[in-house]
Amino acid sequence: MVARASELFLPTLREPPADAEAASHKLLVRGGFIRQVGAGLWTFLPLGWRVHQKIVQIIREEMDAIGDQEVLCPVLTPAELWELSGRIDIPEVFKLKDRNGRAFVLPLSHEETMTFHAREIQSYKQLPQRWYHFSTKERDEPRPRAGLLRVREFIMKDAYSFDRDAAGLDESFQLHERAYKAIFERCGLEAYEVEAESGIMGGRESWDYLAPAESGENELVRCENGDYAADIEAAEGIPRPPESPPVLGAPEEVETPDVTTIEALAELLKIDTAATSKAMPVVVGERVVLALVRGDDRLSEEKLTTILGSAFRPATDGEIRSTFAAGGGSLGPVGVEVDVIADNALKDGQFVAGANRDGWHLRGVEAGRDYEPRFADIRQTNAGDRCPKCGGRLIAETAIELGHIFKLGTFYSEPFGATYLDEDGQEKLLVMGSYGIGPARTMAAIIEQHHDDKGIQWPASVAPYDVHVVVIPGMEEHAQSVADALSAAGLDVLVDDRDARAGEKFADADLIGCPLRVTVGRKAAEDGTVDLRERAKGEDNAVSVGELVSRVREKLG
RNA sequence: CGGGGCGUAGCUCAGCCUGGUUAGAGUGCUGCCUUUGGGAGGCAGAAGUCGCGAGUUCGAAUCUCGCCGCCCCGACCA
Repeated sequence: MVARASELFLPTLREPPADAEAASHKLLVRGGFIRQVGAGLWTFLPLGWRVHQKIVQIIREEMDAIGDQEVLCPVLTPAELWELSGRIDIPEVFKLKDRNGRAFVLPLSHEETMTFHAREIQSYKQLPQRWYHFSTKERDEPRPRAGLLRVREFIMKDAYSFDRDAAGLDESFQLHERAYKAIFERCGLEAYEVEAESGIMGGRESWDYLAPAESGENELVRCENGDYAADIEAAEGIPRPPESPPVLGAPEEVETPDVTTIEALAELLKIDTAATSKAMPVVVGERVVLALVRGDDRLSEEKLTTILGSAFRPATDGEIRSTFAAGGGSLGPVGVEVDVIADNALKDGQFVAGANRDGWHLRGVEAGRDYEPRFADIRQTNAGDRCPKCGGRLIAETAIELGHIFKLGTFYSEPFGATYLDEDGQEKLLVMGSYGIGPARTMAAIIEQHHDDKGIQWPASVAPYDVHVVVIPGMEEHAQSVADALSAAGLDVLVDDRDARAGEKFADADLIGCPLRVTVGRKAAEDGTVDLRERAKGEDNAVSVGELVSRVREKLG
C-alpha cells in the first residue's frame, strides 16, 4: 500500500518535549508516533499504531506457532474474582463501582479471569490448555515515567497455561521460552533471559526478559563471553580477591579516631577496601541481625530479604547504641550477642572490622575463629566481578524488562477450585503458568537499541513502512510511479508528497526511520535513476527505476 | 508517599526577584513572493482564560494562600 504524507496525521516536531529524557520517549514524540494524554497515558497516532500492530502480529504468530489459542477477556472484572485470589489488596489495582454499587477491578493482568474460565476444564483429556490474549491493563503506578517505559495503561500479551502436573508445566514453560526468544529476535532486539528476583514472595520460579538500553529500570549483569546473564539483584558474581595484610594470630585493636566510612578506614590503615568488612545492623520483626559484607561490596536487600524470609528495615541509631554500645561506623561481628549473617566473600581470610567501640577497629578478624556467622550470598554483584560460569569479566548495564514468565503452580487454581479429573479418577488442581510481554515497551526498547542522533532506525520487521519515498519538488509523477511499482510488489510505502523543501523531508525521513529511503529527484527524469539509501548506513546509491523493486527486496531481506 | 522542579502562543522558552500601557522571542501555522538534493530568504497575518480559585492592591503573569496538572530523584514495582 501507499500512504501519502500530505494526507497522514503525522505531526513531527523539530524539538523534543521539554520533559523527555529517554531516547525512545523523545523520538516517538518527535516522530509523531505517540502523544501524551496524562501521566502514563498515551495515544498511539497512525504511525505508532502501525508499529505496535506489527509487534503484536509477530507475537501472535509466535504464540500460535507453539499452539497457544487466542481469546479476549474483558477489562472490567467483577471484584469477587480478585477477592478469591487476594490480589484485590495490591495497591496498584484500580478499583471502581457501577451505579448499583457493585465492585469492579481494572486488572493489571488476567490470571483471575483466565482461571475462572479454566474451571470449565473437566478432564485430563482436555489438557494441556494454553490461552492468550492482547488486552488493556491498568496499573495505578506510583510513578509513571519515560514515555512508554512505565505507564498506567498499556496493552499486554498475556498467556496462561494449564497442565496436569509440574512436568506438564515445565513443557509449557519451555515452549514459551522458545517463543519469546523468537519474538525478540524477529524484533531485532538484543534480549537476555534471566532468573528474576524472587524477593519476599520466594519459591515460585520466574524469568525476566531484559533488553539492554540506556533508559532501563532494571540492571542486567552478563558475562563478556555470553554464558551468563542475570538481574543484578539475583546475580552471583565472583568478587576479586583482596590484597590482604599479614595474617594475625588473634584480632588486634587499632585506634581509628573519627573513622566511620570504609574509604576513610582503608586510607588510614593503608589497606585495600576489599580487606575490610562492613556491618549493617537490620531489624527483622523485633530481632536485630547484623549483616556483614566486604568493605567494597554493597548489601543486596533482595538477597538478604530472601535469606531472612521476611522484610527487614535498617536499625535506628538508638537501636544500634543499645545493642552494640557503639555507633554505626564502628560495628563489627566480634563479641556481639545478635545473629551475624556474613557474605560468602568473608569466609576465608582476615578482615578489618569495627570493634564495637567508637573510634576503634579490629585487624585480623577471621570468621570461624573470632565469630560464628551464618554464611550466605548477600552481596550485590559488581561490574568488576568474574563470571560464575567461566570466570570471564562481568558487564553491568541498565535494561528494560520486556517480558516476564512465571510458574504459578496452584496459586490461583486452588482458591478458584480449578480442578480436573485425572486418569485415576482423582480430582486434581490445574498447574498453571503465566507469560507476559508488553508490545509498547518492546517498541520503546527497539528504539533504545536502534537510533542515532537524527532519529530512529527501525528494523524492517517492525518499521511503520518498508520504504520512505522522498519526492523532490517537480518530480511528483515520477515518484508516483515509483511508489506504485513498490506497492505492486507488496511493499508498504510512505510517499512524502508534501509541499516542502527537500531538506525538511530528509530530516523527517531520518527521524521516522523507515529502513529504506528512495529519493526521486532530477535524475529520475534525466537518466531514469533514483537514490536508494539504507537508514542505518546513510549513503545514497543510484539505482535505475527498473531495478528498484528487486534491489529493495534484497535490502529488506 | 517523601524530596526537588516546572506550569506564559501548537512546540521550546524569556518576562516574575523589584506589581504599572495593547504580554514577548524563536520555531511551527496561514497567505503572497522568491527559492528548491539536507529543516533557505522576504513581506503580511492568525494565534495566549499567563494551570484553576481565592486574597492583598488603585492596579497582579509578577506578591500571598489553597487546589490541580506535569517532570525528575527516592520509596514502591503480586
